Amino acid sequence: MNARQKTERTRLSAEDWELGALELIAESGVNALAVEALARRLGVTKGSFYWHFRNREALLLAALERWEQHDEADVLAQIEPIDDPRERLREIFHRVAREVPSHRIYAALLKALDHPVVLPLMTRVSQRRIQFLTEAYLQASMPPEEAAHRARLAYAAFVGFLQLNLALGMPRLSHEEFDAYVEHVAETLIPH
Amino acid sequence: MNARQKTERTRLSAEDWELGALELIAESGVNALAVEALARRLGVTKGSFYWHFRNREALLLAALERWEQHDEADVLAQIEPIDDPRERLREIFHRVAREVPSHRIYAALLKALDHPVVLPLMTRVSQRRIQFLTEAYLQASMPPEEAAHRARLAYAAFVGFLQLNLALGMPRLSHEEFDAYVEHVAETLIPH
DNA sequence: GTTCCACCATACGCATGAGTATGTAAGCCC
DNA sequence: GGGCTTACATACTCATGCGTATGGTGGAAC
Repeated sequence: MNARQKTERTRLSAEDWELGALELIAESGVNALAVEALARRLGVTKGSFYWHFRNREALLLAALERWEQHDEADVLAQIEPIDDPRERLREIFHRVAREVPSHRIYAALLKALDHPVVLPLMTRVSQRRIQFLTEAYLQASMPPEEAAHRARLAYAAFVGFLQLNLALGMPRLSHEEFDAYVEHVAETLIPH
Repeated sequence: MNARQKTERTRLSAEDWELGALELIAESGVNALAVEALARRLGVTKGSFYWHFRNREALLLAALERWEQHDEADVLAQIEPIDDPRERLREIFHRVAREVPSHRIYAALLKALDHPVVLPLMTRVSQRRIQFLTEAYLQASMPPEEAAHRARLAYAAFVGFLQLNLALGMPRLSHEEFDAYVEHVAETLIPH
């Protein structure tokens, strides 16, 4: 009946808790990840949780590592096969714009950078992504120094875009305006 | 003796509390703004606070409105007198880069956009700033639609820059590299 | 020099959320 | 079909942080 209350009345595994945690984080941020609240969502009580995990932080760590290895790694993997670097960059921009919901977790983590578990993870992820962008610009025959700068700029624009778009409902653009905006970003940040 | 414990043993005003609140927010974020913690910083107890303010939210609101009217308004006011729009844009980018600490509060508020008091304020501020940028691009004889897009892009880059630079210690650039980066941003985002 | 009140201290109540202690029911296992 | 393990419930303790109730004090006013 209700898909969220009792999706299978089987018993839970640690993975179920991790996936539930990621859902919660995506919806309401890292702070909203509370043990009892998540237990209610999963249709059980705290007693279950403390069997699977040592404490709240252990769950957070496990959930974020799962996210880093699965979701996060996928993004780059799907774009990597594109040969032409300019085309690859265009694809990145368009994906970022189109698949905004899938970046919900990343946006939530951006707001929790002061958390000791989140910070090292985000440092890794961000460095990796900037590195990826830098190489794309290099392959588009941009001088090394300029490529590094442009990658930083593009990534900063991505991060800011997420903030303004998800948290703030900022732009409030129509479909056409939005496409035009993304096109403008590509025109501005991708060398000709 | 200790400038933080007893800066003047006079009694406090609502303004003192608001300024203290802004300091705390800049240092540790909106969540760190706790009544008793702030009272300790000011060398008094809660009893004082609840004489000046109805509750915690009232303080937050007052502090943020003070910030919006003073600090925030100053930024635009100082740049507005510059005649040449291209020069004005360059000055904006350089100020943002140089005066990073003064944007600490803005960065902290970005991480608290889910808070009902913060959201409307940040919506106002962001819209105002994007508007300001848009007009600068228009005066630099950029077509209206393109100007709006470029303003959004520049502002997103600013927001992302703050996140990556303050929270994450991201770039970790030397002085020279940093200047070169800012120069690259100006070259890329300001029309010739 | 007493009065008054703005400002503050002290001591509560109360809700929330983490973590613990302990009991219990439903499989396998042979 | 007793026994062990896995998974969960129940019922607490404890810390934190907001808000309240009430009493105290120093300095301006007269």
